Amino acid sequence: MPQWRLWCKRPKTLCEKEEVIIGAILTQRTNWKNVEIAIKNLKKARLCSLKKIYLKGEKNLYPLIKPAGFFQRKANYLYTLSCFVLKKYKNLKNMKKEKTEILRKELLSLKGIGPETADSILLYALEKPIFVIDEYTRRLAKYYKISKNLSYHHLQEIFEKGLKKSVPLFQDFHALIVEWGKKNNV
DNA sequence: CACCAGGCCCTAT
DNA sequence: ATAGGGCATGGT
Repeated sequence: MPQWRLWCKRPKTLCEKEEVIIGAILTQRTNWKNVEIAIKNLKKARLCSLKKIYLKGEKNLYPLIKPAGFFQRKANYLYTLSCFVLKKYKNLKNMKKEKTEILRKELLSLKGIGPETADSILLYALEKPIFVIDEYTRRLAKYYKISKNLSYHHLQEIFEKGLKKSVPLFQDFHALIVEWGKKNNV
């Protein structure tokens, strides 16, 4: 599964959205190539879904997601998140109905989910108009001297205020920033 | 062989 | 409040 499927194209089906969630955690401080291998393993084992992860337990993820690095932690993070989603909301469809601010707080309270991961999930899987700040966004801001203050919240405000509040726009914009960063090796 | 990759948690000041 | 170490693998 090439990278563009996760970050450059808008995930449509619930299945694709769950894959985005899993990918968002697996890619923490890790090369995307390694995440691709891990997701391929998960798919082959029919475990690329929150429900399956919940049913199977975290230890079973170890050998599958090993290529993505930090595998014990990430397995735990995936399991924690799966538990939360299933117990509180049953599925993504229900979860989407909840208010954005509440979802963000809930996600941030989970182990292994910080601002970037939370916002990726909100924007790509739950289709909430939240702008994702990541390493590439930060590099862009530095390169074009958009702001001296590179803190997460500050950058997020700049982008959200400067753009029309639109989910597909935020999705594509962020994806393009990543592409720009990779292409120019900034 | 050394260094890097789209974080986040925990602990010590 | 904020700095620094730890987590682990595959690619170059």
